[in-house]
Amino acid sequence: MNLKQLSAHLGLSQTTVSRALNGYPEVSEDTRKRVMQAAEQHNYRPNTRAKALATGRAMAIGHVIPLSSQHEMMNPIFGDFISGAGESYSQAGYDMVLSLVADQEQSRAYHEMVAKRNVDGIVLHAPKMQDARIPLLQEIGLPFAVHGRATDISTPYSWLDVNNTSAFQRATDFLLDLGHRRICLVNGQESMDFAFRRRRGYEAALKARGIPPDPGLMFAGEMTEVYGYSTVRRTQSLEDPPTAYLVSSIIAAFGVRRAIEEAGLTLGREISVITHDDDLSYLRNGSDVPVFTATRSSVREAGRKLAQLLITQIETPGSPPLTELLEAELTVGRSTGPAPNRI
Amino acid sequence: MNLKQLSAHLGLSQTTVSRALNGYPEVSEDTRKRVMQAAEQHNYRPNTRAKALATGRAMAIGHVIPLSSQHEMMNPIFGDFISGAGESYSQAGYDMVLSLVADQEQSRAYHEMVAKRNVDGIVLHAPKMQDARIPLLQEIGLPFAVHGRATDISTPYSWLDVNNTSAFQRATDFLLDLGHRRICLVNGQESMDFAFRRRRGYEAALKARGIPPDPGLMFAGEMTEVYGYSTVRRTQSLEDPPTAYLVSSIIAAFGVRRAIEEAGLTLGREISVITHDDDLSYLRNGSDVPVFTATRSSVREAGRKLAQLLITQIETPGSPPLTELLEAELTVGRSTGPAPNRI
DNA sequence: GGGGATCTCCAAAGCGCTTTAAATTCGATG
DNA sequence: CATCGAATTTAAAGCGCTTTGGAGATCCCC
Repeated sequence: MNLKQLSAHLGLSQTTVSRALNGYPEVSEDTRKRVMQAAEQHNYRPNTRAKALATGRAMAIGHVIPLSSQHEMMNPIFGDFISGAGESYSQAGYDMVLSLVADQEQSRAYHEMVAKRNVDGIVLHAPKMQDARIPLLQEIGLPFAVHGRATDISTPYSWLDVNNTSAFQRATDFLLDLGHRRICLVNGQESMDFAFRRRRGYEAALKARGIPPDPGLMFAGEMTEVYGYSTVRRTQSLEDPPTAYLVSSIIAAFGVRRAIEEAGLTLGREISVITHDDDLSYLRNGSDVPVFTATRSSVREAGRKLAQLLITQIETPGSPPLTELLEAELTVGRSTGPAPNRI
Repeated sequence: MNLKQLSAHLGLSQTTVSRALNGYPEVSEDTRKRVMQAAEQHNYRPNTRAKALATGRAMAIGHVIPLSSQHEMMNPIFGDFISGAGESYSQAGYDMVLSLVADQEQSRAYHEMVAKRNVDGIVLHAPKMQDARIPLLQEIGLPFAVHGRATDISTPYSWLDVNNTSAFQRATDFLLDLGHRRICLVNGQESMDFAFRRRRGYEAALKARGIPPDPGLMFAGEMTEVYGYSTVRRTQSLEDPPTAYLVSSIIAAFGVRRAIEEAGLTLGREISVITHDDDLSYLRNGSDVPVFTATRSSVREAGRKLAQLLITQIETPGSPPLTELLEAELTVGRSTGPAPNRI
């Protein structure tokens, strides 16, 4: 059933039917009702492709996922982020199209997207500190929004980010308040912008108390269980081992916990742990009481909001870039406690 | 730059240019070369929407993700699956469009997709044993392929699945060969088809040796770390506790391991564990030597193949449904060993 | 009752592409 | 040299929708 058939069936012109369905005022309420009903009854939906062609709007938003950084991006948080974004999209009537693109083809991919005109905007994932994709998209002129930020880029663009710096600063402060002085940072790969910011927060908190950050206690790597485990093993054999760990991901925190328990130590007594918790639907931080003290920020919520932000941006052309900074909340669980007294 | 402009620029008709670009034979090699070059130079890409409208093919494939079962579906494996599928799509020139749909709107969503005509086919995720979506899609007539199978549906349809039954049967056999008799199944939610099949494999192996399956050793739940942990806690306090665990997901296996180690037992000595391993990019089963003995099957590979299968299906209309059954491999790690002698 | 306003509705153009049917070119052929 | 046929090229008709520019009705007012 297409518009032509529907309007023939109704004895009306395509124009009128189209207008009735799209809520234009120059159509009487009577006919609008008739049209609506007939459309409902025949399960009529305008053909997306034709509509897109006629309006110039694709009603779709693209997510470009770099394939090379699959370990950092196609990672635990992806599903939840997409799921959040998807909610916003379906509410606003947008489709979401995913493009998996090899790293060296990034530039080509964006040009292609804009030339093919099958999306109205793009969401950028996993920005690096100085991300070439941002100036590229600015130059192309396709609306876009970034999940995260790129520290080294100063021209304005739309983004939504968690305040990683303040989250990790507060977490570090929290540990310092408990008397910890040797705090180990188990960070993500520092080519990623968020990891850089987290380290900055951590260092700022230390410096504020006159404690020089110890490079021997700062680690960056892919956030796996094994990475967390082996980092604890390594650092606990130092002559002056850390009494606390600040971890960038709950998966790595699992490994941290395992190493600690394997060493016969108790979480929250001899050793404290704070992890960042993306509040993933399948990786809950405990069931009722949180297991880990954590800086929490729902990545699903971020997806929802960023999508919303991009849609606003698309639908109000000429608007200035929009930004939103989410604060992570610090939830206290059972993995932190006062620093043990060492003699 | 659109076709009209390009052909004006070349002094040719749109027809000729279109044909030259699409490889039709009725155009001289000379002009084809000229056209190709000009297109390249001006970075011309046909407008997807116009092309779709003209050809009737959307060059896009839809993935419908049920929102309600987000915990079971928007889960760890999703990112890897999508990433694999994405590779196949981009190779074949297809886009991937994701739809997050609330459970009660499933039917409406499919009807809408076919009416809006913005996808050429659909991938179905996380089938239940008797999944209403399959007959619905068959009736609608839109090509589709299922990741997994629906045990209770006998009419033929396209699917790709891991042989869950044989995988878990082999794993159980392996444990039985090691002398284990009390084997605990830590399964996923049994409304999911794969979980049902896994239990069937487990039970078949037991029965083949004359061991009646003990309902007290069979668990089904959402596959979280805590679930694995608490299942071990609970079962180890039985009067005749299991000496082995067969786990459906590596995340739950983390919890299983934690509970075992916390109890002062050693993995692979007092207690053996086999887990299913989806070979996720961010959840490696150890770095060099696998930590867990596992039935492994790459979910990324599954994505790649299922996408391929669906594309074949779409591009050869009238073809019978295609199916593919992947065998999981059993990789022996350090989590299994002979059953301890109990007196 | 004539002359605007105001409502409704419609014909047709246009979005950018493919494809059918027809026209043109050109070398070869008798 | 007229003619035929193959090789190229083109004009124009769609694909299904929106939207511009009018055209009829209808109504109100003087």
